[in-house]
Amino acid sequence: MREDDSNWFSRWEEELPSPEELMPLSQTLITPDLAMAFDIRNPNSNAAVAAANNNAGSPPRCPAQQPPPPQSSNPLQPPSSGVAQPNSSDFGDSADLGSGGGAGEEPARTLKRPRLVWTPQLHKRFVDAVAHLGIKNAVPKTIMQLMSVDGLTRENVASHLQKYRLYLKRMQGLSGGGGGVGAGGAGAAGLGGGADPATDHLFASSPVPPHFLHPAAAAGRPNSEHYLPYVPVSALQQQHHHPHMAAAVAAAGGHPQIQGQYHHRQVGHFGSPTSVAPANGQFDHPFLARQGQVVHRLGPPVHNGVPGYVEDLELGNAASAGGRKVLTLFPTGED
DNA sequence: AACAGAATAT
DNA sequence: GATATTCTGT
Repeated sequence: MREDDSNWFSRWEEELPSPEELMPLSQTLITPDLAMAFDIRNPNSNAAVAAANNNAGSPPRCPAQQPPPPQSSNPLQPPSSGVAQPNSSDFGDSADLGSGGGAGEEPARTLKRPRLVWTPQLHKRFVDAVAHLGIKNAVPKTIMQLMSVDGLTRENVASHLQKYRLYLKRMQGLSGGGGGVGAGGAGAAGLGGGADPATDHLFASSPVPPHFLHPAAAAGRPNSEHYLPYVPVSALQQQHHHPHMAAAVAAAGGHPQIQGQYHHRQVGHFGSPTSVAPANGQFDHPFLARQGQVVHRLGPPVHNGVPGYVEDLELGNAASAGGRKVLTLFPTGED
């Protein structure tokens, strides 16, 4: 039904990625604890990743900190208003790198990054991005840009997307009416129907826009095919690529994974509406218009009373048995 | 060359 | 099983 569309859509405007919340998203997230552990005071720019510790039985060693990435790591500096704080790179003590050993040299790029862990928050961002882009335009690079999560790579997204598509496919297959799509995480009620036991934990945690499931049906009439071409934006800002993701790594001996939830609302700004346009210029969509409006109303603490979304996420991650190190970067999301 | 997508590998 | 990496086609 069309209503559905409009409906979920509306919800979106409010619930989702309002540019304000999204853009500023240069999430360099390190859980406070972690930061402390690492003695990092500047979670704003790059995160340090520790890694490369695979040894069995080596003495307790503190994760060395990564030398700050060379050069300006803060390309994001909203011209207008921005809450970006200057980073003072101020490291208490910097130990030398245990590995590699080049002090002033670039750490070898040979180090592997820790596996990315797709937290529900991250995944949500992903879904939002995909939704906003429309399935058609949702390709890894674009999605990645829209998400603008620091440290996220195209590969990460591609891989996740691949899996996500499979998931959608499966859902379509089982569509029927039960479509327990909207079920939010916990206990998606009504699973009992034997519908989706397979409900992949992660995927099930974010609502899947209807079109995703059956674009065909949504198309009611074989005409409207495109949905929201909303194009990115800030993609421009993401210019630093470095071997180290902004993320945290667990270290310490036994529990390789870390997670934290630290919400910090950093409001940035959405590039000037007129500012950057993707070379494509696919800007003529009704949607954009909306987006535009939204953009206008940014900044001010116009706090709607919009309450209540009850979404529960579980923290706590699955564990990796082996001594794998896991990287968890999280978006600002807050749900 | 750059990227998307599927196929493998870890 | 979740991600990463490799391979292939565009």
